[in-house]
Formats: sequence, C-alpha cells, structure tokens
Amino acid sequence: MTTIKDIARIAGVSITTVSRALNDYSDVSENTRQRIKAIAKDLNYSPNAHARSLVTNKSKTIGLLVSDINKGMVKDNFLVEILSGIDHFVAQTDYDLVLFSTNSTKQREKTYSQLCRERRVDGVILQGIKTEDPYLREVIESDIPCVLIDIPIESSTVGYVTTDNVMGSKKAVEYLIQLGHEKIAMMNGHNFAFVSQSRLKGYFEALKEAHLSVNWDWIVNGAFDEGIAENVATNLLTKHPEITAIYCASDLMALGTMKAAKKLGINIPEELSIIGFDDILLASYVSPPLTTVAQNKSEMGYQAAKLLVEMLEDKDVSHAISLDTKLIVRESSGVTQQKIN
Amino acid sequence: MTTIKDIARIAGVSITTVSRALNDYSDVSENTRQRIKAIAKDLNYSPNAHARSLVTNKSKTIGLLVSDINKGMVKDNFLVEILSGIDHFVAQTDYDLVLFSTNSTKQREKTYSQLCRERRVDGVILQGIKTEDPYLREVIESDIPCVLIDIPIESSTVGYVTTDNVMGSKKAVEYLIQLGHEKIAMMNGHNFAFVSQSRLKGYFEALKEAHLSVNWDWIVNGAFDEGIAENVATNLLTKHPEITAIYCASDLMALGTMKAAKKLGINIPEELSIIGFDDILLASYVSPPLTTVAQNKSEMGYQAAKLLVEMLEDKDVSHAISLDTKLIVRESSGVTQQKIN
DNA sequence: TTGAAAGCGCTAACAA
DNA sequence: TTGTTAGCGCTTTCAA
Repeated sequence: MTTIKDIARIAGVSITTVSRALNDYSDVSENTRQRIKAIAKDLNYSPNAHARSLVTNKSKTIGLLVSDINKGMVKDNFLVEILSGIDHFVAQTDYDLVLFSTNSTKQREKTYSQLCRERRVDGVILQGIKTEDPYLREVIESDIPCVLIDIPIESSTVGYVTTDNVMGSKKAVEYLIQLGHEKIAMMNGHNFAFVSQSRLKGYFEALKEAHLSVNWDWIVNGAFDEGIAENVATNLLTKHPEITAIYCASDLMALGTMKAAKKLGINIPEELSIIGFDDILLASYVSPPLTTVAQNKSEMGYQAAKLLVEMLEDKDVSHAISLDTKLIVRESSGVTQQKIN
Repeated sequence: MTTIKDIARIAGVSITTVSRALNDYSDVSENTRQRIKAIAKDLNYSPNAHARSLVTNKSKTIGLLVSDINKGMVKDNFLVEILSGIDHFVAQTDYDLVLFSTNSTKQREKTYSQLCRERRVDGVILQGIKTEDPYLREVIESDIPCVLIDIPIESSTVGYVTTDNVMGSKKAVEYLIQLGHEKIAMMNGHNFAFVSQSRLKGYFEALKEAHLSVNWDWIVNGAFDEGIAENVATNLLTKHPEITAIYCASDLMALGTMKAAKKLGINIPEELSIIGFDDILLASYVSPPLTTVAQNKSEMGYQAAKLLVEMLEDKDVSHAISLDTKLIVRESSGVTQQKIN
C-alpha cells in the first residue's frame, strides 16, 4: 500500500511537502502540488485515516448506537428510516458511520463508551436505547458528544432530536373530539419512555381544552407491542363498552387494538375509532387503513446527524430539535355513533 | 485520555510490559499483570484502536457497502434484515461494522475501494450493489477481501452468499403446475440481475420437467418495481387472458400484479394465481395474503459476515454459500379453473 | 520476566 | 517554498 513516503521518494521531495500538497495547503508551489498529486494518483494512493487520526486526534467518524438490531424491527421500520436520514446527511460530509449494537444474546463485555473510545469516534448518535439502559448514563456522562433520538436530555455535549409528541397526540385527540367522540381511551407504551409521557400529556391537554374529564380506567399500557396491546385492548373494550375511540401511542399497538376489536365483533370505524402514532408502512395496508400521527423518521436521522456534526465543529446551535407531526386521516376513524350510554 | 504510557508511569514499568500485560501475553508475571490491569481499570483506560491498527496493519473493522440507503427500501426490507444477520454474527467477534453508502444525490467523489482503503477496513460485504456499478469491479479486482450478496463471483479474495434462486423458482412453478396450471406467466426483474437469470432458469426447468412449452410472450420484466409491474401486468393480462397464473420474481412486483388484476376485475386466486418471491412483511398483510418463496435474509447477512471473517482469518472455507428457500402458501394461489381456452 | 528502541503513516511546529 | 524533527499510541523485535 502506497504511503506519502513512497510519493516523496519518487517526487524527490520531503514527506512534509507531500502531506502539504495532498491536503491543499497554500504553502506549496502550484507546480510541485500538481506533480505530487499526479504521482499520488498514479500510485493509487489512499491516505491512512488511522495514521491521520492518531495525530489529529479526530477520526472523522461518527458512531450509531442501537440497542439491538433484530428481525422484530422489520415491522416498525424505525432503524432503516433513521439510518436513511443519517446517511443522507453524512454523505455530504467527510464523516463515516460506524455501527455499534449491543446484542442481547451474547452481551458484549464492552460498554458503549468503551466502544466509542476504542474506535475513537468523534461523536455518537443513540437510537432506540432504553431509558433504563445503564450504559445510556455512561455515554451521556462521558465527554463524547452525542445526540439522542427521542430522549430529551441536553447539555454542552449532548443534544437530542425528537418528534413533537405532545402536539402530535393533541392533534389526534382533538380530531377525535371534533368527530364527536367523548369517551376516548388511550393505549400508551410504558411509563418510563419519554415519548409515552409526552404523548400522554398531549392526550390530557386535548381533553382538558375540550372540557372532557380524564377517566383513568381508560388509560392503559401496551408496551409498544402488538400482541400485548391486543390483550390489553380486549380487556379494556370488554370492561368499558362505552368507549368510542382509542388513541394508541404507536401504530403497532393500534394494529393490536384493531385485532382485538375485530375479535370482539366491534366495527371500525362505525362503533370504534382507532388512531395510531408513527405511520409505519403497514398502517396504510391494513384493513381498514389506519388513521395515524405521522412522524418524519428519516428527517429525525438527518437532523440528528446534522446536529452532531455541527456540535463537533463547535457551531453554536440549539441542542434541542423538535419535529412536527402530521395527522394522516385514513379509514379507521370516523364520526361517533355513541353506541352505548 | 489515558494511554499505556500513563499506566506504565504509575505502575513503574515500561510501556512494553503494560502492552504485554493488557494483551495477556504469557511472558509477564501474574503479579504485574494483575497490578497493571487494576491500574488500567482504575484510569478507565481504552486502547486506541487506530494506534494499534497502524502497527498491526489490521483494523478489526469490516465495511458494509450499500448502494443507496433510501426510504424506498422500507417496503422490501432487505437492508435491516441483512444488517440484523450481519450484526448478529459480528457481535460475537471483535470486529466492528462501518457503513459505506453511495448517495445518488451528491455522488461522493471517492470510490468504494478508496473508502475501504482509507478506513482500512479488513474486508467488506457488498449488498444491493448493481451489477453494472463500475465500482463493483474495482472492489472485486482490488485485493480487499469481500463477500457479495446475491452476486455469484468467486476468487481467492471474493466470496458470495446467495439464495438458491433456481430451486426457489422451480418450487413455486412446480407448485402452480400441481394445482393444474399450464398457462403460467413470469414477471421477472431485469435481465442483468443475477437473481433474475437464476429465477428464470428455475421457471424454465419446472416447465420443462412438466413437459410444458415456454411461451416467450408470457415472460415480462417489471424491474423489481411495484408500479412498473402493475403496468406490465395490466398489459400482459389484457393481451393474454389465457394466463391462469403469474409467478413474480419479487413480492413487490407480485403486489403490483395483484393491483393490475384487481383493476381488470380478475379474481385472485379463482381466476388468477399469483406467487411472489422474498416474503416481505407486506406479503402476509395484503389481501389476499400472498403465496411466496421465502428467502432467509437475516441468515444471508449472518453467513456473509461469517464467511468474511473466516476469509480474514485465513480459514480454508468454501467461498460460495447458497441458502435454501421455503415456499409459503397463502391465499393468492389456488387450483386453476381454466377460465379461457 | 522486563526494558530499550524502532517504527507503523501521518501532521505540525520550527528552521532554513 | 521546502525540509528537519518530533511525536500521536501502540506493538514488536532484540537484548538484558
């Protein structure tokens, strides 16, 4: 593999001059620069990023930390979309992306921050890491610049990008209220997820502004899981037949809820309106197509990468980014018919 | 950031000894080893992979080259599944994964192999790269060990893993023949994709063994695209109403074909059987659920990573891996009713 | 069992 | 405009 040494020898100059020429420093005669570049091209030279990193103390590499890449992620396609956005931005820069993932099967003995330090990533994006993950703290408390997705923590070295979950939720519930619904249940994720807290907040706000009271019996958790949501929804709908609409904090849970309703012989949307959150691919394919609050996942990835790079380049930017949602009305929601009560 | 130098100073030994202790060399007294390790832990030491790479000439890094990560990939979810498999294997090793992607918007000025050489990846997995991609040659012809997904090229430094497309195709068509179909069309991808060639071959073989003759008018290309497939299928079904079954070389095209049939008022599967290839998530959600030839994508990723690492470690293994398919019978296929002719 | 020294490929003072 | 020198953090002879 060619090195600047080789080039220097052939060009009959010092390695310093080669380095300077190749990096387009000004203090090199145009003549030698051309000559050196020609030779470099000739020898098919590629700089050794590791050697450079060693001296500059920068790797031009950003890490993407994901909790566990598994086949289950195929359904709600978060990762690809986030990745697509990150990639889109990163491709415009001279950074590359390193993927780190903890694997539940054979838990790696190294922690995230060890991984990051070993590989000398300049910064890192965290996605899908659970709030309880002990390593989350570690990364945040380390001095490695990082951007969190959907976890609103902010400091001089940590930023985040998230969807405006409160507003998103609110829009969905307001829409249901407009349709005449008053008995609106909520299928949330789990209490310790930030997004769940925000989405619940939006639900409350919408009810409050419409002067509807909160009924805690109508608020349940489906753990962001289709199957669990189905069970929980079955229970809920059986116990509380008065409910005319269920707002779900994820499409996957909405799908489970739909299944539950179907099994109970409840017609959607005539007897029960269902709204989800995310706008996953499946949402438009199920029957009836699911009304949902869409979040722009690839934009989240894009913004996360952008923010991180800006942080790395010491730009003075806000470390908190919140993206708008869009209510997509399909056929799982409709005017209430007040079936009972 | 702590270095072995710091540790050496504190331990009162040479950096050589520290290096040896940390790497579990035998020629270090158990005593000093323990002491050094304790200090390292104390100082929260992480080795600098770049420095190590510089001297060992190995980066313990493998690259994943994908053509263009974009939102379109959400539908057929190849990347996540492949990634999931790769990650699964890689997590068991001391390798990390670097993601390279060419971005169509702002074409990167660097070629794949430049990227690989700069980042000093030990080897690379190529997925979703088009056969015509000029850079494909470059990587293959370079001395960088690589594993191709779905491109059967083999040499001392290149291996591949693919699905047994011929058998998969054959199974699907044989199954249609068993159901009584004789007028079986094929919606292929494009002629220059290896998988298309293999799938076509399987189609031919099944017909031949059943003593059915090939009708070239029934063989069309849908470019692996849902929309294009829909148009092509509309055309095909209009011109050739005698067709009772269409075997599609991808689920996405099968979906397009289904749409075409529906628009033409053709009932599936009563009047027309449709079979796809891939078993994407949507296959089981569309109506009627799609019969398809499933390929194990995450296994492909796993095997690709495994093969690459084995190649890197100079193990003498076969560079060609072919995985079995499984015919998943759902409701888009059925006994023929020989509607015309 | 330990250490001294060289060197991996590069950048960056400093000198000329 | 160019070269000399030192050094990034590590491994690896070679010698003690």
